Amino acid sequence: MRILLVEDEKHLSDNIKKGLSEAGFAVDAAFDGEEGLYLATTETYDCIILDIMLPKMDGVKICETMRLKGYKTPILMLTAKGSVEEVAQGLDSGADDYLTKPFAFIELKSRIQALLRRGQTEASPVLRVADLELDPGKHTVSRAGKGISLTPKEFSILEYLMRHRGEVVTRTMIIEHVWDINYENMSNVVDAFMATLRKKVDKNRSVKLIHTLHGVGFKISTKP
Amino acid sequence: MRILLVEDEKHLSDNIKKGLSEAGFAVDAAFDGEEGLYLATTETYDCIILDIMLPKMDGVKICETMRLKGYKTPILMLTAKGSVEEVAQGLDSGADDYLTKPFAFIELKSRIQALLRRGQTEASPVLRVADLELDPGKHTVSRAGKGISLTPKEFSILEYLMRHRGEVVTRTMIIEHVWDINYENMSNVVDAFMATLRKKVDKNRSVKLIHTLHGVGFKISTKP
DNA sequence: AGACGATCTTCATAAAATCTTAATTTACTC
DNA sequence: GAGTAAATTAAGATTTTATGAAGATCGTCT
Repeated sequence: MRILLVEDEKHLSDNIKKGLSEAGFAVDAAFDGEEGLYLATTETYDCIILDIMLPKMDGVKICETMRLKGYKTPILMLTAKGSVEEVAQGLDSGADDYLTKPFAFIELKSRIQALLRRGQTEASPVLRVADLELDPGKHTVSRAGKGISLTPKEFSILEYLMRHRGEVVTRTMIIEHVWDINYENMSNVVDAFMATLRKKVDKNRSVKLIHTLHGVGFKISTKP
Repeated sequence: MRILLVEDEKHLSDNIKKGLSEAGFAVDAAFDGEEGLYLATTETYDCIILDIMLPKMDGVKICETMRLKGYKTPILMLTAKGSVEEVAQGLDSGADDYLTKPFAFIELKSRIQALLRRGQTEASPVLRVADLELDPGKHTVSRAGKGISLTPKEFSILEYLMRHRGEVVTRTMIIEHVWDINYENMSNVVDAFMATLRKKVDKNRSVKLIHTLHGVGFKISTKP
């Protein structure tokens, strides 16, 4: 098993590398974002550990770029303590798991093993809310076992909602995620898509999953 | 939480204001430097967002003036991309952080939250008074584990009260934090909202949490 | 290139929820 | 008990959201 570690704090990097090597992994270390991305895309790894705060290019950017290019390698992000934003950004950019610093080494090891295991059995984690399932890998959605066909934007919005299940998601968050940063939004695109999503996901169902929080945004969950 | 935004590009300003409002902030917008400085020194804000390039008076000048007069309000500067000069000048003049355009809104939001957090006593993510809980992130409130649904204004007021738990909060303080400057209030809005808040939070409970201090204001705590 | 179909975006309007005001009742202070 | 201050309500004003349909855009295929 080969692992890439992208971490700029020399001391921490050395420690992790030592520990993982002892556990039988082959570890490559990169010390800045550019080097990390270069290695990640030119070599083959079974898992990548990415610090978020990095010189030259941050971890989120690396992760996004890789997913954009189609790399499915499991990615574990290291985030600063207490930064909910970082965690959200990280998972959003396509990371499979995260760990907040500081952490116990054994914790890191077990997360990595979980990721590697997951990679073997099921290619990608399926998102689930009640009887609604979304498989990011296969790009399929189903409710109560029956397939639902969604357009790309619809899929992307639903995926985003499901990755934040139970939490409020504002229109701006959705816009920034599904469209690009420079999209000048003064319209009601999001609302229009919510309407079509509802039609496909919730219509004729006794239990509604998509809820509006007036004045705030939307939320997907079993309870309003 | 009240924020002043000084930005002359109408479109960008509107977008930022919209996003921050969604996130529960009260936002005042100024469109040139003089207006910005005037508001910054006559009103009270929890954070100020300053564009550097502005008509009449640039952001650096505003920042310098404020620090000279002793204002400690956290300031976030917006600079043009790649202008190292601007960044240096900005931080030099007393700004607390900067962001280069263009930026993702989530980035701006997280910077602001970081600044606000820094100022306070490391705000815990969930606010709690007795069995009443408010989660600013998830935008949820519950008492004794049972969810309570609040409108945006109700939520804002309750959050403000809870951030000052045990302290007296006057009507003026509430008005200034929850509404923005264009609100000319001589009515009893606050009282009206306190009534609905009480109905949702305290009704049918043996322990009341919202208390009136006659002639002064309100307070949230277990003891009157 | 042109035509078709699918998807995305905007617009208009109806419906719902929230906010504000004002009038009335109740409580507090001296 | 008089005079304020606060609580409570209900109705009207305003804002926000839902939704269907028309127009624009994109990609694919011939």
